[in-house]
Amino acid sequence: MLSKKTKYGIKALIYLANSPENEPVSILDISTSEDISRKFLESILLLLRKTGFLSAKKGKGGGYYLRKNPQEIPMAAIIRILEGPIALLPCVSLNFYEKCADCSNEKECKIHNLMIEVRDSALKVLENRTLADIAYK
Amino acid sequence: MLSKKTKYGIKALIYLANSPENEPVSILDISTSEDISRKFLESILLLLRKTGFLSAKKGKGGGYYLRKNPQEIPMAAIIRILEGPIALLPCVSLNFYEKCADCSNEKECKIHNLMIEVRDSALKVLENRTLADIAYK
DNA sequence: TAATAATCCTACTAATCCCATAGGATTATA
DNA sequence: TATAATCCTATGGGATTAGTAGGATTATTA
Repeated sequence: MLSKKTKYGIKALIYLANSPENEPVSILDISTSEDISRKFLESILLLLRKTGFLSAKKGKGGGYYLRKNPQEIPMAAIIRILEGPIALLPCVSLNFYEKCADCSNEKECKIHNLMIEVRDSALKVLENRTLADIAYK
Repeated sequence: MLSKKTKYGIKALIYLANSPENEPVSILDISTSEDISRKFLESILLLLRKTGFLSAKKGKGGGYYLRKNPQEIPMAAIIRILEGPIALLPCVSLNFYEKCADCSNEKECKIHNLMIEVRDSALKVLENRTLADIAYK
């Protein structure tokens, strides 16, 4: 299940996608509009900035704005940053791969192969939907 | 990501599927063969028994055995019991549904609709693969 | 019938993660 | 210079995860 962090992050990104381009939006604005704890949202936006999704402008009139067009941001990329792996097991994760300690032969492992199928079917959706697809009404 | 509980549970079920039918297998047997903490496995098998996947026989020569044929057990059912919802949000879960507090119109919610797609694509795999598919070599 | 081998059941613990908050430092604007 | 914003680090409570402990119960068999 997605954490609140992820859900809040997505809602904030939708909010920014629906704001006038290149006009910074303050944390307070987003947190009151979307009813999200201000300080918690702050840490989320900080993360989204450090990972290249957002830029920030400090000082009066400052705030956050999208660095790229919403059409260029796949939902899979957002979820990976906020939530972590999309795969159900580390051994089938494309971006957070880890070998299973208890598995000597990955290619023969039936659980492994099943989880690859699940991952691919989920990715097929999440890689092909962008922020623009879910942001605009 | 799947918890160890889920992974251990699946491995135990595979082990039982590959054991001679109707011959009980002891916790100790499974835990040593699969290198799983005996006491932790005990609680997992207890859960699988209470939810109808396994039957148990007490006393000497006793142990656990599958209640149904592996072909009749979809992986989705196993994961739901051990892990919980397959969906990424409670508001799109078929078996663990919960309304989102922050969402007034589910049908119009774009996040909701995206997550339905993800859920359905994962279920398409997990409902159609049975324990038999992953147990036999 | 007594020893033994197994599950059953409840409670407990340590570690980690999630959600949120606090408070000051820094920076830009008017 | 006052103000409004982000930046950054630290902290705390609660929930979840993974595992442990120990005795109660039940069935077999010698």
